[in-house]
Amino acid sequence: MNPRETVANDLLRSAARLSRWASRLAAFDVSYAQARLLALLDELGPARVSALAEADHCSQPTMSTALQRLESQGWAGRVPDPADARASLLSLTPAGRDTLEEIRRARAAVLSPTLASLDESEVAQLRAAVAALDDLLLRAARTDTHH
Amino acid sequence: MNPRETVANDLLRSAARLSRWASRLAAFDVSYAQARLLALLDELGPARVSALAEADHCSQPTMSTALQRLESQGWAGRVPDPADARASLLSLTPAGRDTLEEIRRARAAVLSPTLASLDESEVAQLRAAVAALDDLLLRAARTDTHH
DNA sequence: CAGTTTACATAGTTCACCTATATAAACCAA
DNA sequence: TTGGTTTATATAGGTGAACTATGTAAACTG
Repeated sequence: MNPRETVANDLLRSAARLSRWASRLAAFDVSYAQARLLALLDELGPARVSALAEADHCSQPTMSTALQRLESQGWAGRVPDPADARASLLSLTPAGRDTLEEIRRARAAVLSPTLASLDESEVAQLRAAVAALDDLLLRAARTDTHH
Repeated sequence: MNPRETVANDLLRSAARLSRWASRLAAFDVSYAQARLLALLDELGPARVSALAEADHCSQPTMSTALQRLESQGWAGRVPDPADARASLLSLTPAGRDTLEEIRRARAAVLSPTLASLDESEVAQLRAAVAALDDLLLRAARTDTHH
C-alpha cells in the first residue's frame, strides 16, 4: 500500500470512529438516519421525495418510509407540488426544527468536555482538519459526478 | 453557539459525510458493520466476544450475532479460552484476512482518484487532520471512561 | 388518444442494532 | 463443600434502515 493509500485508509478509519463515537453517546429518541434527514430537510427546504433521496444517497423507497416516520412524529409535513400532482413537497414543521436544534446542541455537547481540555493551538488544528476534510469532500464530489 | 461548539458540529458533520460517502461508493458484498468487525479482529487478535463488543461500542448480543455471521462466512473462527470455559477467543481466518485486505484496497481506491489530484502539501494537511482526529478520539475516550 | 415515462408508495427481505432473559461456568462465603 | 452471586455468552423478540421489485397514478409524447 503506497503512502497515499495509507492516508486514505487512516482518514476513513478515523472519520468513521469519530462519527460512530459521537452518535453513540448523543443518545436521544431520534435515530442517526432521522437526524440526518432533519438536517437535510432544513437545508433543502421544501423538496420532493426523490430530490431528498438523491441528496442523501439512498433509494427512493428508503426515503419514502423515512419521511413517513418523520411525518408521524410531527416533524415533517408535505403539500402537493403545485407544478406536478404526482409529487409532494416536504418540509420541516416548527416541531421538527426545534428537534433539530436540540440534536445539534446535544451532539456538540458530547464533544464539549473533550474540547474544553484543548488549548487554542489544538482547536486551531481541529479547525484545519475540518477544512481539509471539507476540501477533500468537495474534490471527491467533483471526481464523482464527472462520470 | 460558541466557537468550540461550532468546531465540534463542523467536525462531526464532515466526518460523518466523508465516512458515509466512502462506504456508499465502496460497495462489495460485505456490509459496513462486518468490515468494521474484520478490522477489529485483525487489530485485537484472539479476543473475547465481550472485549470486541466493548471495543466496537455495541452490545454483547449484537457482537455475538455479528461474529456468528462472520463465522458462517468462514472469515472468523473461535477456540475455547483455556483460561475460562465460559469464554471463547475469536480471530480472523486466513480467508477473513484476505477479505479485509480486499476491503482496504477498495476503500482506498474510492479516494485514490481524488488523492491523486492533491499536491504534497495537501496530503500533508490530510495527515495532520488524521493526527488531530486520532488525538481527539484518544482524549474523548479518556474523558468517557473517567465515569 | 394510446403508450411511455415519471413520482411516489407498498411489499418483502436482510442486516444491525437494542433490551430482556436464559444458561452455564467461575468465584466466594459460610 | 455447597449455595448464591457474578460473569461470559447465547437466544428471543422487536425496531429501524437499507435494498430490489413492483404497483399506481399523473404527466408527457408521438
